[in-house]
Amino acid sequence: MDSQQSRVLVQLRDLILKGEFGPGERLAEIPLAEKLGASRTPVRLALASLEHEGLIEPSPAGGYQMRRFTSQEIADAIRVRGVIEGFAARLLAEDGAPRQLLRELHDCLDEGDKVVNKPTMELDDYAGYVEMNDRFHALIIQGCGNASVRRIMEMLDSQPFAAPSAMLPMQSSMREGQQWMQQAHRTHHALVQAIERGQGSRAQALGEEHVEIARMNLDYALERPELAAELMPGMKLVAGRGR
Amino acid sequence: MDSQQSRVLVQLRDLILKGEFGPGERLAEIPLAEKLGASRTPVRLALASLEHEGLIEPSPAGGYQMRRFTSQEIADAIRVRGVIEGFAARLLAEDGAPRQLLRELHDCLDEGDKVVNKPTMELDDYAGYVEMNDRFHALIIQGCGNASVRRIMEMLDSQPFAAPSAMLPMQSSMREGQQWMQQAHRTHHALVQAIERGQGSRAQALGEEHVEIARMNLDYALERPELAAELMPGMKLVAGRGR
DNA sequence: ATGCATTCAGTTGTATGCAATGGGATGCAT
DNA sequence: ATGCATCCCATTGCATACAACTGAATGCAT
Repeated sequence: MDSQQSRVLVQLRDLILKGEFGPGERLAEIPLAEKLGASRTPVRLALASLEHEGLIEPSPAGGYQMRRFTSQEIADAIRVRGVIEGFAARLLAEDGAPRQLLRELHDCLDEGDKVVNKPTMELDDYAGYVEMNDRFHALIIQGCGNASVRRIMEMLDSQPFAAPSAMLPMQSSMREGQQWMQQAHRTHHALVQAIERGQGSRAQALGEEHVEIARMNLDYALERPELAAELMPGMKLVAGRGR
Repeated sequence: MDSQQSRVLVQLRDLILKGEFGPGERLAEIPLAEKLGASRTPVRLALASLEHEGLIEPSPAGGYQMRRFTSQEIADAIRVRGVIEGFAARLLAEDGAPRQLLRELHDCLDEGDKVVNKPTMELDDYAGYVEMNDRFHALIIQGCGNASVRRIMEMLDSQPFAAPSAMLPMQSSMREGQQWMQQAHRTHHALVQAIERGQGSRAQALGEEHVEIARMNLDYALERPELAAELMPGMKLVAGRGR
């Protein structure tokens, strides 16, 4: 079932996140349709989807244009993600997590331990950590069993640079990068421990605290626009010091 | 700017929330287009929007069908709303709320006092309280200045029966209805007080506790399906004891 | 020279035609 | 009678044609 709609949607989202279009740029249907090899109809549907995701906004003259993101918006999204992840962790702590889930969380912890404790990290190590990090957070969100939590997190993940590992590329270029990663991973350990011990309030607080690392990375990226643009092309959509 | 798209979208959403379609019922484009006096194209767009809102779901055979909501999902959504509203209130308490906002919140409180203290409540009083209640919650959400909080709340409000006053109609039929309303309104007072005093943690807790009233009303509605169906037609979309 | 009006081009919004896919019904065979 | 296969119809998905609208550019008049 690889319809034109889904194909166009995926490709368009990729183009946007790669920074193909400048902020405020108009997204006309016909050029996009030609570029993507489809007719206007599926492109239209895809644009409507992207509007719901919050990547583009309706142009006053009709049609759509690229959004401009402010650093404040991203920081807001990161903070809310902390609240929701904290809530999910709290639910798991209070209601008790299934054994299977705990096993998988511990697998993530072990995997992370191996990476973090390495004396020198290669590119593959970073990639592995990013994959594990995403899996870890997904386990908690999916595992808490609250459908609204899942939906909200999908929404936040589609916001650029607010996803759990969106800011990790920056760390790879930081001298202190590995230290931040160790700090983040220690929080992972504490979070799982809080869930196992039924410490709901602690789990909530750890969830909120954990995302502060992402916020710091965001600030770091904003202070080094040229480096950020290289590692994360879509970064140019973010206005330096907005709001 | 009253395009066919927006008109069809609004009308369709109304029809759904009024319980026009049974759960699982297929929503075919052509009958809908005829019923709403438009062509298939705007109907298609509207259906895609409604899928994003979570009111309908893709049918395995292509196209869309009505979703079936479980009581668990609604309870989940209500609980998350409490978390988000609590967070918004906490932000206001910690960052300090503008004077203008506090004034408007107090206006809501005064208006609510008048209604709640009446010896006997008329239908108009309920309508007035519902309007004030929505305004009160909107003030906090809009006022906290976090864009993601706003977007998430829009999403939750579009979920049927999870909106701030979605369950109030039930109270009008309850012997203890007015008492619940008084309880809710006392929480409003406490919330504003916490914001004014900068008591972030208390504001957060009050926000989460406040929605428990909605959860109880939901349980009350589920125990009296015939009454609920009369007051809130869309209630038939909710499966009694699901998950 | 400047301002206003008119026209033209390009784009969106809407409708409809056409093809492909899926499901249901019917008929045949066992 | 029941099960399986085939055929047909309905519906979606896609493309394109057409109309309405917006914005800009040019020309004319003051």
